[in-house]
Amino acid sequence: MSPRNSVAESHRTRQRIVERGIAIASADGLEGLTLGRLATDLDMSKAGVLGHFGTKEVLQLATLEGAAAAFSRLVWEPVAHKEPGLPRLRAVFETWISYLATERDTFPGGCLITTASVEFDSRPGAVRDAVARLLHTWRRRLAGEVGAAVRAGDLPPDTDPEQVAYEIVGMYMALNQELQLFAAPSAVARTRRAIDRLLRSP
Amino acid sequence: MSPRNSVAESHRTRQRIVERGIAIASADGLEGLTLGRLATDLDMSKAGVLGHFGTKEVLQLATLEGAAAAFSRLVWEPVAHKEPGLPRLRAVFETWISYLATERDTFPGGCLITTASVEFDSRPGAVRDAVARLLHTWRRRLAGEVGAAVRAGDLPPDTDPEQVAYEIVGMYMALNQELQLFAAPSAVARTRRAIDRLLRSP
DNA sequence: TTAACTTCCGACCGATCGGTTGCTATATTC
DNA sequence: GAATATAGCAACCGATCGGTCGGAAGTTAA
Repeated sequence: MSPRNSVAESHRTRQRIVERGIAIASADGLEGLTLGRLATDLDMSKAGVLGHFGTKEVLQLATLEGAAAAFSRLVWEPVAHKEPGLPRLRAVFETWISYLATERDTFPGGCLITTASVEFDSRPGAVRDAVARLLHTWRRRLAGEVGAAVRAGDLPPDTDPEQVAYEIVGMYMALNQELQLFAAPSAVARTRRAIDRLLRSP
Repeated sequence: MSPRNSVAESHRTRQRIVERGIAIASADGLEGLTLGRLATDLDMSKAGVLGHFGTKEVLQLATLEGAAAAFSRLVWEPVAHKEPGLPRLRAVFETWISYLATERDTFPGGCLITTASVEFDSRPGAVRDAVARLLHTWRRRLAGEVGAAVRAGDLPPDTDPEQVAYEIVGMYMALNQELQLFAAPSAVARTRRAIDRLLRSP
């Protein structure tokens, strides 16, 4: 028999579950994330996996939260030191591209939040609410950065930050699709061109 | 016992299955489209449903094909009489918006092709291939229309039709998400603004 | 040292999954 | 009218789903 983990190490096990869960859900969705598969991958029993969360919905929420933390860490934290406004905006465009184009180990099936948003947009419940809240938060942060760029005089004063943020999100959804479905690296250049044009005449 | 359908009426039953399948898959995905639910909804046995297709994958492909036919009928057919180029392009933008914003009976969960593209972008197989082929075809048609607009002098001669088509698709993915996840009708106006800007300085 | 607590497992539950089989009822063909 | 072909059903299959339960192994606190 393998020795049980101590109370102090329990959170490590939970972390391993969430980590693996993100990878699975990235490819197969939060519904395709099953206890059986998770247990097999981690050499655990289903009951051992579920014990950390109680229900599958809580597991889904924890997985989503983990993905959100990864997005924050990979996309926003590296640009935190940049000057607010256009400089930080231009930097976040690049970290965001890297997040989608090169983080294939963490997200083998592309951005989990995007996948989850499509999967749950017609399924009322806690997961759907969490996805909507995440997307809303990041859109506001994006719009806030655009607003700072306007106030700094780097974008025309009549720019609508919400509109620009909306269009940016659309461009990154297109990029995610292009990379996942067509594995077309040219989409990165297309995204840069689209963003440039958007900032040139917003 | 209910009377069996004749050979001549068999295709009607198949049509009913596909129609209901589109509605289910629009909300719950092509994997959430199960034989049991389909049978219950249509007051049939599972075997009776499956008999028309043989395997679930064939059913998924037929459902996808049905959704593609609906897209073609609702978005492209109404603008077939328009002059190629910018006039037809502007018309298709509106039929496309209507398709996403008002066809809630046919697609209660939003555009099925978009849903399927996210669901299957990491699942190799016939369904994934079919989705990719559909998206590729429509992107080419879109780019072809942009090219016609360029040749007619309605868009600058240095316009890259593929780039414009890529960005348009991104805008409609954003619209689909906004309508499904946030039920925000203001997204329609945002989409029009984005498209206008895109055509003004492509 | 003991009592309480935690992690995790193995076995099991009812429900549902995609799919198979044998059959009946009807329609079509000869 | 007999023979054939087809649509659809009821019953069933093994596999898997999320989840429950009792206990074993080990940690922590008294």
